[in-house]
Amino acid sequence: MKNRLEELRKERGIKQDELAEALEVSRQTIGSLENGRYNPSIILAFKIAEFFNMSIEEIFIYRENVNHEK
Amino acid sequence: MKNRLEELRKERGIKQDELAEALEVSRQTIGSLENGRYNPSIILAFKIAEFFNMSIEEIFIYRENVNHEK
DNA sequence: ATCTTATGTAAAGCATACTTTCCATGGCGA
DNA sequence: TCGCCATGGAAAGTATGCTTTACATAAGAT
Repeated sequence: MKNRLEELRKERGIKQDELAEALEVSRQTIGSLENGRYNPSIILAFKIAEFFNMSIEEIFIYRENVNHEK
Repeated sequence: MKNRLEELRKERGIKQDELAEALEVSRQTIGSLENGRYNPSIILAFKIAEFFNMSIEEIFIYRENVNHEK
């Protein structure tokens, strides 16, 4: 599963450290998610979505959408 | 975290067994989710949402809890 | 060149998700 | 009653998420 964590974090101009603190996880957890070492729990996914004010589906890409109709 | 699994499954008139097979998990996993013994992984949450043709947010109800719900 | 800051990553340990196996209970049809 | 059938749930084992600790590296500033 892919995610847009690094992209979204950098858009906000914040450090892994700061995001980690906001989400109440360790910096290593953020790094691991950004680099795809593992997937978040659903609880953490909800926290991340809440932080970025987006839906889980907008941040975590379960399946590439091969269908490119508008 | 609460979820609408049992409700949605019964709406469709299917058994735990059948849902489990469709999602490629065990019947006990479905039962455990319906009865709140644990939360799904984000992968399973995506599979469930896909099965019911809904968003994760429509099926799983997350609310920030003062007591740091896990 | 040295120092600092942001990030990458690994190891060990604990918590949670999920499995298989097993048994219990309530509803229902014959 | 009797025998299924759908569900609940425990127990033990494996896989994965997350923590703390620790060290490495690259880039930028002084």
